[in-house]
Amino acid sequence: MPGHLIRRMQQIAVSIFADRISNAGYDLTPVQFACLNALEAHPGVDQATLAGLIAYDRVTIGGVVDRLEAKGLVTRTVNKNDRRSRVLKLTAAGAVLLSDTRQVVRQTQTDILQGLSGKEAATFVELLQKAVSAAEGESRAPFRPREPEARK
Amino acid sequence: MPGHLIRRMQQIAVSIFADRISNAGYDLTPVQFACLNALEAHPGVDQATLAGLIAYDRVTIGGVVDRLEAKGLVTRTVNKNDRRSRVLKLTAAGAVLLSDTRQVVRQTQTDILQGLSGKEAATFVELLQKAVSAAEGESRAPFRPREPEARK
DNA sequence: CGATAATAATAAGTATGCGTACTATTAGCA
DNA sequence: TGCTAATAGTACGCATACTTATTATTATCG
Repeated sequence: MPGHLIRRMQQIAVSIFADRISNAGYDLTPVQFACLNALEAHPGVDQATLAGLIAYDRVTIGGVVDRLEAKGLVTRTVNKNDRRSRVLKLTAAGAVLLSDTRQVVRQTQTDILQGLSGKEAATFVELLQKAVSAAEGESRAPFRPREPEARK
Repeated sequence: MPGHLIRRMQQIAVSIFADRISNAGYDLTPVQFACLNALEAHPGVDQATLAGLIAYDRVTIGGVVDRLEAKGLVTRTVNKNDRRSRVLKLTAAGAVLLSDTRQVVRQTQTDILQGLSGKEAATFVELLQKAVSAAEGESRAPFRPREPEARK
């Protein structure tokens, strides 16, 4: 049952992430890391764009950003050109934390597939990418490369 | 980033499951289906054993069983040999629902990997199984084939 | 036998993840 | 220009997942 195995894999991946981050003395969840990482590459985006960049639901990211802001890792300021949106930026502390944890997270990615050889892992990731791309549309929170499609 | 892709895959799988079940006119979540399915194969187990059979946390399954009981799909009676534990059994309605939804769920498993050929899907599931088995111990809710290990 | 350890279940709390609904604001069109 | 559609964000609710703590019950050890 692929569905069951995928859930187990995700469960294990989250568990490994939490373990490694905690052992390294940090307090950060996978989605929080993903947000910091995306904000470094795309500083100044709003919440909806950030959500699209990492393929999460808009509302979920609203809550995540709440917590990142409370931890002082991100600033949220009203966009003066469009007062509906908030401009998100990493704080200095956020940038430092991202830099410090990046290596830990990289190791995590390896540990997740510890049971596979290098070649098997490559094949696995390739098939995973293919399957995800094909079923992309079935997700309610699809990946949106950058802008949420400019209106013409 | 394997971790990211695994999360996306899980996100898509849950979305497809919810869509197909809903379209078929049923109201059942993946974990609820897994519980019913496990109880059919292992009638009379307690909550902790059930949790181990489908690799979920014991507390989580407590809540899931609450809802299954409220829907009249499962009965929960105190075990007279050990009054701490509850004996779980499918009701007639639970057995019927399981039977009715099984085909839908089977289709769901196919749809999840719609982007892969039959051979690719087989390879994917094989590698997935291998990776999960290897990292099994890293999970906080490992799979427990049957009894939670008899004390000697 | 009595104290203690272990186990099953529940309770309360945190963080996702997503749906629906509502407000504020902006954009687009007649 | 004024009405309407679309978008950003928030509020609220349900269902996971998992942690820590507490209670009830059973098993085990001295």
